[in-house]
Order: sequence, then C-alpha cells, then structure tokens
Amino acid sequence: MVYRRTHQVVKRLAARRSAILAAARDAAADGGMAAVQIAPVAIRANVAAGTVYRYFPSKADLISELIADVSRDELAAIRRAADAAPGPSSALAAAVTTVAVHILSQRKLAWGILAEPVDVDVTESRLASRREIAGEIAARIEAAVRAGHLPVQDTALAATALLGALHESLVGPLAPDHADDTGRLRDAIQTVTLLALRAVGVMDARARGLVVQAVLPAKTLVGA
Amino acid sequence: MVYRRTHQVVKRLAARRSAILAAARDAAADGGMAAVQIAPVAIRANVAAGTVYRYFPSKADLISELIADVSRDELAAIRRAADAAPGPSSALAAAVTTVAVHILSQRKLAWGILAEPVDVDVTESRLASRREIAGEIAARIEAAVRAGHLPVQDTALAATALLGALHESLVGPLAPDHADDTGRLRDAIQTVTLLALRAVGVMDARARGLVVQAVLPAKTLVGA
DNA sequence: AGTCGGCCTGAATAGGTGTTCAGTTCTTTG
DNA sequence: CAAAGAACTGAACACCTATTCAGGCCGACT
Repeated sequence: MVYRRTHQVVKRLAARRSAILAAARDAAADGGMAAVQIAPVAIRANVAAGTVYRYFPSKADLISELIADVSRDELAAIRRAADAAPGPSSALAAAVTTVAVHILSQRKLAWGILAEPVDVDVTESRLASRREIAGEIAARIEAAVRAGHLPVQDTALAATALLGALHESLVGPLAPDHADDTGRLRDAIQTVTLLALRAVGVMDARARGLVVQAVLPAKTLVGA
Repeated sequence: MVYRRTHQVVKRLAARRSAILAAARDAAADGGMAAVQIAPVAIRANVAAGTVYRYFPSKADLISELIADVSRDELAAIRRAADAAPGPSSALAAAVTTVAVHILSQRKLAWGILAEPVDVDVTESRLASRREIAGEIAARIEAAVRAGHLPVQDTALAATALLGALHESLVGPLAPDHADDTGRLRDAIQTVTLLALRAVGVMDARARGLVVQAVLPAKTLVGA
C-alpha cells in the first residue's frame, strides 16, 4: 500500500526545504559561497548531511536555487522602485540605486551570488540571474530612450556595462569598505548612480538631480 | 664544497622558469584558469610535475606570477597608448580603448586573470593587478579633470567603475560572443568606450569624437 | 495496537588534484 | 675520471568535501 502525504507531512517537507535554503543563504551572507558546504549548511538547518540530498540532487542544485532565490528578490525590489518613480528617467535612476543599495547591504552575499569562486558549476544560474537583472535595467533604459531622454543605443550592452560598474565599484576587491559609515555608503551610491546615468547619456546637471531624488527613498534601505 | 652556478645553468634555469610560466599562460589562454593545473602545465612545459615545485613554492605562487605578468604587459600597453595621445581626454579615451582591445583579444585569459574561480587563493595578486590598472586609469581621469575637461569627481571610484563596465560587458557571461566578426568587435569597443567617457562626464558629442580618434590606432590590435 | 513505507541519520566512501620525496640523472669540481 | 652536489622525475601520498547507503525512527494505514 502506498501512503499518501499528509498535509502535515507536506508542510514539514516544505519547511525543511526552506530551512535548508535559508541556511545556505545565511552561510553565504556571512562567509561567502565558500561557507556554503553541505555539512555546515546541514547543521545550520538542523538536519543531517544526507538529508540535504533528499531535497537537492547535488550541491550545484542547491546553490543554483539559492542564486535564483536571491535574484528573484532583487528583481522584485528593482521593479518596485522603478515602478514607483514618476517618469522613465527617474525609474532608471531608481533601478540603479536599488541595485546599489542591495549590493551594499549584503556585500558578501552579492559577491557570492555574482562572482565568487565556487567548486561546482553554477554558471547557468548565474547567467540567468544576470540576464534577468540586466534585462530589467535594459528595459528601463529603453523606456527612457523612447521618451526621448536618452540617445539611441545598444541597451543590452549598456545595461550590462552599468551592472559591471556597480558591481566592481561596490563589491569588487577594490571597493572601499565603509560597511558601517552610513554617510559614506550614501556617497558611494550617489557617485555610482551618477556615473551610471551619465554613461547612458543623461546630461550631467540633470543626472545630479535624478540622483538626489532616487537616493532619498532608498535612504532607509541602507540601514537594513 | 659548494658548486657555483655556471652561466649556462643559470640560463637554463631561467629558461625553464619562463617555459613553465609560458605554459601556464597558454593553458589559461585556451582553457581558462581551470586548465592551469600542475600536471598539464608541467607537460606543456616539458618537465615533470615535481619540477614545477622547484620554481614555484605552490600553485598559488605560480598563478600569482602569471597574473602579475599579464598585468604588467597590459599596464605597459595602456601607458603607451595614452602617452601617445595628444591631450588628456584623448589619453583617457586611448587608455579605455586599449583595455577593451586587450580584453577582447584574449577573452579567456582576461576572464581568468580577473575573475574566474580558482581553487587556490590568488586574491592578493588579483587585487594588486586591478589596483595597478585602475590606478593608471584614475590618473588619466585626474589629468582630464585638472585640464578642466571633466567635472571634479572621485577618480578612484570612477576608474574602478569603468573597469567593471568594460569587463562585464566584454568578457562577462552576458557579453555577446563575436570572436571572429571584426566589425562587431569594433562596434562593441566603440560603444563601451563611449559609455565610459560619458560616465566620467564627457559630453555626448565630444565623447563620440574622442571614441573615433581612439579606435583608429587600436584597429590593428583587434586582429592580434 | 501492529505493521510497514518512507524519511532521516551520519559514518564511510569516492574522486580529484596539489604536494612530497626517494631514487635517478645531469653537472661541477679537483 | 671519480666523487659529490644540484636538479629532475613521477609515482605515491594527503587532504578535503561531496555523495552514498545501511540501518534507525517516525508516522500512516488497517
């Protein structure tokens, strides 16, 4: 006879799965991807190492889902911020600022998701993650171009370049580390946003205005 | 009694060392850092695995030197190109273009040097490499600022962001792969250089002019 | 309450690569 | 040319962590 899965069991299984993913995320957030090892993650999630394999076929799958998860959250945040803006240029500024804020508030996690060396192959999910975020930014640039605020350009390339600039200057190895100094974090976000807007063709003066507007609502997020 | 090192021996040792480094570079150039493994490199260099350890204390050291080597070459190329330019803005454009050209002509190597996951810790030398290149770019931005061609800005941050933009859009996972289509390569270089110049505050129209000038001398390099 | 399916455990296994080292070969010296 | 230092070889070793699996446990069905 085949046992059916009780509602209770289904819930427990789902909870376990989330617990494992959450444990992985925590590990990544405070030790980078290097800390996402099966045994430690299992301990954090209060399960045995073998159990992890009942939920994820391999470490690569676990990490891939982790990446997808984090990306999903980030993408949602970007959309929310951009949609709340009054016009296409503001939306672009808001999107860029959001990415910057997210990166800065979870540097290790961001670095892990994006580029940190991992022993398994997660190229695919990283690629997908970038494609999503870059696509969103590209769409916002596109909108601003259509509105006549920006010169016509290769939006996909531009979006990719912007993300690269954000990542490198905020989480890259050369990024100055002022994790606690809120003022400086703000400055960095403003500076980088300004660079990004100018890069796609916003005039300096106008860009400065957009940056100020975009950073205001993001203020609270920096603390988070 | 202690034997002295004959001139001939000294030369042979030096040659071996270079051969090993060159083998490592070749391996990296066609298989990325993942292909830089002791045994295969030893074979390419026509030595036994153990011999590698007579020249480099560890794999990390080997890779670090490889990174330093490549960086040195790149830095020299950037300086050469920038110094040949007629003014500070042109110099900046030339520097940026040079980076772009180098990246594109050796994508796998560039990716390996910059960011590809490696199993040993080469953070330090990567950091040093980036610092050098970023420093050079920052100096060129600085010069343009002093000449009154650009608004005052955080040149270090700007340089880092520019490099990030170049890397991500040209070698990153989202970078389109037109390895053979020279025309498209040129376009990509132009587009990215334009973005970079505008990012630091060059007016759109002027930036377009600089880009054209900068790409002309770089033309031949693309083929290499 | 009893039986049995399926989840969970965690120690043992597996596999891959950097590193070592005893033995061999090449070079220098008197 | 013999003796001994230096360099080279490559198979064996070491280490590290993902993955497996035999056995225990819990909860579902009758």
